[in-house]
Amino acid sequence: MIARQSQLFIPTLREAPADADAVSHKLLVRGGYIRQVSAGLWTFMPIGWRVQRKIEQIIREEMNAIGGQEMLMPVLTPPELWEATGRLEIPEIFRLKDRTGREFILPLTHEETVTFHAREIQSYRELPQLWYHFQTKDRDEPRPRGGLLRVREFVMKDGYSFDRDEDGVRTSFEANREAYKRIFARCALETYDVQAESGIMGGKFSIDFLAPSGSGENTLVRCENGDYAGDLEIAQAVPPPAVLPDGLTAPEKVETPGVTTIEGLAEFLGIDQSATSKAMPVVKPDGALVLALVRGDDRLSETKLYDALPGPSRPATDDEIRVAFGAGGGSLGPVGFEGEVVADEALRDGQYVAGANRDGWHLRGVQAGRDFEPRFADLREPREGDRCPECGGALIFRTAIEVGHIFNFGSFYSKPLEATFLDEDGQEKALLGGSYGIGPGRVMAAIVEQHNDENGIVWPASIAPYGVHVLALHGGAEEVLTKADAVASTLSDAGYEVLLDDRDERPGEKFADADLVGSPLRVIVGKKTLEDGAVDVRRRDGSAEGRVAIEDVLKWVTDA
RNA sequence: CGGGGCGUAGCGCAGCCUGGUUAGCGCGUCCGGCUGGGGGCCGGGAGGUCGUGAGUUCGAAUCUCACCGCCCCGACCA
Repeated sequence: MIARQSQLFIPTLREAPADADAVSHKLLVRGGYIRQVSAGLWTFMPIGWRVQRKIEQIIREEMNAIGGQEMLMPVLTPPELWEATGRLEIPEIFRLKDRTGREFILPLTHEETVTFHAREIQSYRELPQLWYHFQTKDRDEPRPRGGLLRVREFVMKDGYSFDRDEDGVRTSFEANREAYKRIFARCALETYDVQAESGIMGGKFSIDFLAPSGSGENTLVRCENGDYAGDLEIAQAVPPPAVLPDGLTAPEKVETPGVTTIEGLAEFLGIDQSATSKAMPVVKPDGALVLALVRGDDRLSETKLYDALPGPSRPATDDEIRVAFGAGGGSLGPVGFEGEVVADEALRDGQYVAGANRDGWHLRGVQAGRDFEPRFADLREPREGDRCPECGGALIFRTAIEVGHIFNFGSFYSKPLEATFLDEDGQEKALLGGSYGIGPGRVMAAIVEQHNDENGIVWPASIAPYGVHVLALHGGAEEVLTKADAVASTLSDAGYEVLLDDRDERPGEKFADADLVGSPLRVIVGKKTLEDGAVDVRRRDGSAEGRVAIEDVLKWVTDA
């Protein structure tokens, strides 16, 4: 089958929509791949859907290859399942009612539903299981953005494994991890699998797949030598050494009138910011006030603080600070504070300037372990200039898109939903689960972010909507169109997906549209070369360009 | 939810500050013609509740208020 462009709907645009920012957003819209219906709601136009289906097919093949069984679970979900796991209160859940007033939710993902089905697993003899589906997810995102990067409704491939023990879980998890690597490799997507935070998934352990990109919501921290990679939120990194003045035998009060910022403090005392400490009082859910302490030139990572406490906390109010410290923000410090102090590892050794818990005063020479007893934890957010924790090499920071996330969630869902099995020893045990998600739409956006030039998308062959784009520069000449048709037929018969631009348009427009659509291979049939019985051919990425005899086109395409 | 920006023809924009006949431009689109290897040219045409509502005014795209929508930053976030 030849796809004749004169009959297809590929609404390309000369200009990008004014409100587009991300490259993938601009190019997918300009290329006629997607259209916005409302904030975070997108239609995949015909060629966009072709691309999505190709990505899905690659995922499907790799999931099947590790024993995945495709199924389909409904979107509309009874809230009872989510009530049981305690996830019903998540604000991103869309809720609705039927005509009788019965409530339903649109699930963010399908752990509850799949675990509901896993209750039919009776025996260890049935384990392990790996199930997956491609299904619509709806999320009441507070802020959709960046075209396909963050949307309110999207199709996700979510897979779920069930195992009898930790060994099995590890095996399933690693099988999926390797499958994901193969999937992204086949999509020509550069990704890094990094340890991630589990968030609301209740998981014990999770891995993010981050694709470096011009726009994205994550920051990938990667060692120049390839020894380490992590998401900025939880990445470990070695800060540059602090520039410390000479030590003191005991803390020494120094008056610092009106100084309430680290910059101001360092300047006032004539020291480096790294020689100061920054105190952030937070309140835990139980009401306890904890002082988090990082080096003055560092930023506190909220994710790491969450892990260290552990649990959610909020910044203390001015009143709470006044009561606990007897001083206001800007003059706070660990010395003399009665509550718990959690200090960043960077403060383990050396003496730092800290707030004196008296407005307008600080302490010089404050030393952990001597002047106060903190609990140490990694609290700092990595920054440019840090070194790799493995090899000491330079760290590279890049914005990235999270294209996949895999979790080991243990019995988080199976316990409340009572999904158990009878083990070999006759004991009833909770199933151990993992979940594995990929958003094909995000993958599409990430591929475009990584494969484009100033003229449009440069699709990898594996997911291009059409592998070969034949341009008929006929200018109304019937014989050129006939030849182009014959070339397209030859390729099509050989198994290639061919898009034939048989429209009555000028050459410039056809070239521009072909660049936007981005098929990896292009064959140009025009009067100019036809006189010599030849056509021009070129790869979209510019790596090859030339002229071949018309009977050699199939050979060129096959070799390219 | 906080901060900022925008809303005028299918797309991209001007006009608004300083209110005044039929609201403009480019592209696209339709008809005719010339063209035909990187968005070509000539001629003719169609297409707009100026986001919505209220108000000020003799008169509102333009000034005021409210609301809605969209984008960006933050909060948030499998």
